[in-house]
Amino acid sequence: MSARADKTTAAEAAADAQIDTPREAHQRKDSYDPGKFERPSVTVDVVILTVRERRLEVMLIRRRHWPFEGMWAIPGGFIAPNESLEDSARRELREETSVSDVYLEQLYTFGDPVRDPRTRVITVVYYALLRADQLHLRAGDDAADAQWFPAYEHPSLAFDHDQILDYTRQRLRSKLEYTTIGFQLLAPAFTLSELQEVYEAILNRPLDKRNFRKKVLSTGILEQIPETRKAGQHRPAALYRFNPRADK
Amino acid sequence: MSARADKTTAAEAAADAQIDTPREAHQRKDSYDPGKFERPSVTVDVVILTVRERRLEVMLIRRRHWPFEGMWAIPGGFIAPNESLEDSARRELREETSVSDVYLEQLYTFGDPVRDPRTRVITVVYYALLRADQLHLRAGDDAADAQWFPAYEHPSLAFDHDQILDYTRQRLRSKLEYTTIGFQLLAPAFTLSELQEVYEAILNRPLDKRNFRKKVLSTGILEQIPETRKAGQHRPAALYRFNPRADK
DNA sequence: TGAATAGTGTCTTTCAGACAATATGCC
DNA sequence: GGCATATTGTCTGAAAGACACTATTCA
Repeated sequence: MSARADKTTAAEAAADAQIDTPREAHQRKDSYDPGKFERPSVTVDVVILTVRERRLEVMLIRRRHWPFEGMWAIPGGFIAPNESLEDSARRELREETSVSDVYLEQLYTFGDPVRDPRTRVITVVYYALLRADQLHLRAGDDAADAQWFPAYEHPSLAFDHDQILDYTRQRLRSKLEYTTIGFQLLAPAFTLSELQEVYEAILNRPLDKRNFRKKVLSTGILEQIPETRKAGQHRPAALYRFNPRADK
Repeated sequence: MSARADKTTAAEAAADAQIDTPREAHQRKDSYDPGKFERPSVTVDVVILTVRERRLEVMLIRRRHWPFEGMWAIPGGFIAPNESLEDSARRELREETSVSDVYLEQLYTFGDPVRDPRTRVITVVYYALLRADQLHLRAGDDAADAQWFPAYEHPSLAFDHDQILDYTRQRLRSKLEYTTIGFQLLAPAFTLSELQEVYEAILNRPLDKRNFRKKVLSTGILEQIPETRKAGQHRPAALYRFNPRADK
């Protein structure tokens, strides 16, 4: 058999591994043995992030069973048969936080054969950015199982979740520089100082106030609104809103 | 049951869907019904790219069966039980091209429930960059089933593969700007004109020769080697090699 | 009037991009 | 000498980064 003879596409091979239907039985290729390919378990994990008190924070779940019992982990769950990967992530997020109107992006798929000591599990990881005004929904919860942790200073996590969180932070930092992703972490109206705090929390370093303002204002994606924010015994700050239709 | 009560991690849920082992049976959670979660098929597709004759080209496979019979598609296949996603992609690549020493990167995971009309197939897509000096291996093959096409001008593809290829081109263009990914498409020794051709092929637009040279030479990642490349009746070009240990 | 944060401008350096003439080897 | 590609530098505008003082509100 030449190497050419078993050329195929993944989709073609996939169908071969299915139980035959009358329609497909006659054209199943013999070069694939369905039994040879066990289907792995597939899950969707969601790294849920927010910025609170000038810190990037991540929501973690405490594991109650072997393996890694008692350790903290990134929440996740199965993909339902008829939902897309993103729908699945959105559902998982809703189950954890009761919110659904959030920024959500696929991060990476982790599939090391021994990443889970029990069985082969491939996980498609998403990350979600919760706005400051979406946080009260779960505040005061009996936070025994789920808890916010500083994303740059958290307990060692179960499975390969340390690696996953590290990768999430990297992606977020890099996207911050060339997208408007930072606005996803703020309420619709915000001050420039609040925006700067979000950037500093994600980048994990201080930024120069003048340079920061110069830069974001020069992009033209911010619109000042009439109201101001009064907070404490000092000058109130101007409020801005994100203007998504500012094609630069 | 409170929302908190069914908090879990994907890994935890995954194990619940397995057939019980004596060890795990006693701690299986009842909140998950293994039968509820059919395991999807998972494949790995590999977008195999190269630059030939100043053009970015992609290797495609002609489908021989329903659905999309006769259409061209991105090669792919199943994940073997004990190989990682990347190993699987590397194996697929070797089956198609007989080469294994290539740049390979995970692109994205596509999992729309109806992307394959037959059954639920989730595909983890990688892309591979073949160097010019790795191409002869399959040249002259009886190219009935596999064939190189211009990546910016190709036939309409099966499944969601047009979308996958489009996304690959985007990723490649963007990575070209902030990584050394371009060098992966050239033989160990190359001229600056050849390097520029790779960049132009990927970006699909001409670049200014002086600015291009100024820029790549200023990074310090190129080392000139003594030999020159003679090609035709004109001045021979200096040869360079990529110096990966040039920390900038 | 003191406390606390809001708000503002200049200078320097670096980088990107537009732009065209000379150099060299081979036939 | 003619051909074909290799090789080279200047100018300009934009953007990034270093750096410190004044403005405003409220208690």
